Order: sequence, then C-alpha cells, then structure tokens
Amino acid sequence: MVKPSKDIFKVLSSFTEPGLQTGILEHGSLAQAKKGDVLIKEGQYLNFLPIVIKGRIRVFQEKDDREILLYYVAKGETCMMSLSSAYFDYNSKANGIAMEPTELLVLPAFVIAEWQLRYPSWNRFIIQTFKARYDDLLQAFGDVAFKPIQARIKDYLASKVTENSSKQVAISHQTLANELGTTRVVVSRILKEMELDKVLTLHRGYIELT
Amino acid sequence: MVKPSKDIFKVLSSFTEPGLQTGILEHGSLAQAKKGDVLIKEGQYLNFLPIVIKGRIRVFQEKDDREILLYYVAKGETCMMSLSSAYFDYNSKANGIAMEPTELLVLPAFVIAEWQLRYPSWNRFIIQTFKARYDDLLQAFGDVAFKPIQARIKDYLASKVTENSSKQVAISHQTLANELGTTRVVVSRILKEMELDKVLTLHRGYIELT
DNA sequence: GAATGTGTGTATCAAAAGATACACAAGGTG
DNA sequence: CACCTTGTGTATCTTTTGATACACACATTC
Repeated sequence: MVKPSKDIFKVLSSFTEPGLQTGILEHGSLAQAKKGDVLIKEGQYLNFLPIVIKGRIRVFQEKDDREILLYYVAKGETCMMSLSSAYFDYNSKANGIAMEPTELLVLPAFVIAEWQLRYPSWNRFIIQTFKARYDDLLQAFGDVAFKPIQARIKDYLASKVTENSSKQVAISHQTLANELGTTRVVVSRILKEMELDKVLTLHRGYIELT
Repeated sequence: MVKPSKDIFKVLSSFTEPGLQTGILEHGSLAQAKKGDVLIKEGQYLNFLPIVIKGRIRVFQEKDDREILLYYVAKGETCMMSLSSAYFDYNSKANGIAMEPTELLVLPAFVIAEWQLRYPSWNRFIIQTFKARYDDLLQAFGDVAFKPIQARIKDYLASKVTENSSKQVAISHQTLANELGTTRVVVSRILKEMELDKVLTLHRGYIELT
C-alpha cells in the first residue's frame, strides 16, 4: 500500500481545490500493473476507482473467442466501468487490461459521490468521464451498426496514423481483428484487397499507409 | 411559454429540495409535442434540457435510409443527447421523435451545472441519466457486435412482451427493422422462419409470441 | 539448426445479410 | 367503388462475413 506523493498532481492538474488534493493524498494509494495484467474482469464488482497516472488500459468486451474494443484509458483518465461500478454497486460489463507498464491511483468508492458535491473540479472530472465515454461508445455503435468492416479498418488505421503521426501502424492482423470484433482471416483478406488497391503496404507486424 | 405548476413534482418526485423545486418552477416552461414531432435532429445544438412529464420519446441514429434505436425517454427521464449537448455545448449525435402526445418540462442549459453542485437530488438525477444511458448503449453495442439479427429480434420481442405483459406485440416489420438497424425484407424473412419454427404467429400489424 | 510460437496468405465452403423487384392483401379515404 | 397507403410474402441474386484448413515465413529459444 504505497501512498501517493504530491507529484501526482502534475498529471492530475485539473484537481485544484486544496481540500480535494488533501483528500486524494489521504485516501488514495498507488498501484503498479505490468503489461498484460488483467485489472478488471467482466462481472466483477469494484469498490474502488482507479485513475491512470502513467500507461494505458484497454477496455473491451468479450464473447466466446471474439473481442471488441470499447476504449482506452489514458493518463489522467478513469475507467467508466469502475466509475459505474463503484458509484452504483453494479458489476463491470467489460474487461480491462494494461497495455504497458501502468501506474494507478486507487481511490475508495465512497469518495466519488462525496467529493462530487464538494469539489467542482472533481465533479467536472466525473461528468467529463461519463460524457467522453458515452461519445466514444456512441461513435463505435454507429460504426458497428452501419459501416462495413472494410471502412472500419480504414478508420482505425487512419486514427492510429494521426495518433502516432506515423504512416506505419504496428499491429498484427489478429490484434486488429480483436479491436474491431471480427476474425483474423477477415482482416487479412480485406487488408490484402486494400493493398491491391494501393492504399497500404503490408509487412510483418506493421501496416504502412500510403 | 407556459409556466409549470407544482403538479409536475408528482412525476418528478425525486426532486425534493425546496430550493430546487422553486428553481424549476421559476426557470422551467412546459411544452407539448404531438406524435411524430421531431424534437431533436442530428447535428443540432441544444441550449435547453427537456424532461419528459408525459409520453415517450424515441431516440435513434440514422444513416442513409437506415435507422437504429438508441433508447426511449420515458416519464421523469431526460435525454442523454440534450444533456451532453446542453452541458458541453456539443451538438446532438442522434434524433429524437415523440412516439405519442408528449409533455415536456424545458429548462435552460445553464441550470444543469449550477444545480448539480447545489442540489444532491439533481446531481443524482444527472448521474443516473448518464449511467442508465451508458448501460443501455453498452448492451445495444454488444448485441450489434456479437448477436445475429435473429437473436436480436427474439430479444426485442421478448422485452416488449415483458414490458406490456402481453404476448401480442403491435409492430410492423418495417418499424422493427428500424429499431434494429436492418431492412424490412430481412426482418420479414427471419420472422417467417420463426413462425415455421412455431415460436410466434404473424398477423397484420402485430406479432403473437407462443 | 531443430523446435516452437507468432504472423501472414489463401483456398474452399457455408451462412448471414442486403438489394431489388413484384404480387397481393387489408384498411382507410375520396 | 376507385384509389392510395401500408403491411406482408417471397423469389432471385449479390455481397459480406464467417468457419475451417493448410502452407509457409520469420523470430526466438534451446
């Protein structure tokens, strides 16, 4: 049980109220996760709220041997599943796995509602989280409902290109399939078509957009 | 511009603080919508928050000539799109249409954030709305991503049977297709298969589960 | 370099879903 | 009744997606 230091407010810069900062230092603890660590499992009850200080968490749904991405939790953000779960005593409807070595600030569930009425910046944080996750999900929902996989692959790759400002996207076909909720063979097939259409070049382990 | 009376708190029974009630009576106004009235259009900016007092609103996404249901807004509830839009000055990502003659309490956007810090019951209302809509959407997302249409039709009809405690579900094939994001022909085909499997009987304008 | 795991290409077949077109029935309206 | 709208049944064809199977290349480890 490691206590956080004031350094975390370099990352959590939106939490400005002195009382809030004191509360975080008092009730919070720091936890580490290795790449691949399972942080949240579907069905699990959570009575704490993790906020990512460093690293990234992938949150996804699973059914049989298929997966589909919901969202990533980046530095300074928290996970919707935990928030819902901690706030309402519901269980998680998704899984969360650390993508890289990740550092978490863990807060007990009871502070969420309490601080929300007391500290405007905390309230804003909670509302922002709900809103951002809802928007993400809505976007994903529309895509799955209306777009063919080909277009979704294109979109996914395009967003990665922007995100990393590199034309080369390091991802395997299997992982891409897991992000989009389909299978490896389908992804390979479509990627090959796209290569024939000259929109990208395929390599082992990465894809190069043209 | 019709001012609301105290009667609305029969519906909005969770708003207990006297100050909140006064605020609602002061800043709110009542509006009526006829069946089929378009209340929210995709892309629209909203600077008000409507709360349903009577009736029901259908919120859905649209692309080309396809539709897919997001959720219904029932008595005492508000619409996630409006909330997001009014709270954050974003535009709506969905459409809202009155399903029946509907009465709305309309509040100006600025009250949302203000009341949220001042009145716990209002805060709870806002959070509940986010949470409930997120859950709905997550469920729908998983269904679209993983379930074949046949199963989704089954689920949809089953939920209507429960909701109305009647084995007869009054819905046309076209409307059902619009709820699920597919086309009429597909729905008719699958329903016919299901009739041959003896799980339901088809009639003009309604479907009877067995 | 043999063994193993991971990543990719591809063929074949099957199932699901969509597009288009047409027939017809039921109900309401003039 | 003639007319129009809405709802349904269904055939045909195509596209998309999925399932299974197999080959092979690259990389890592022993």
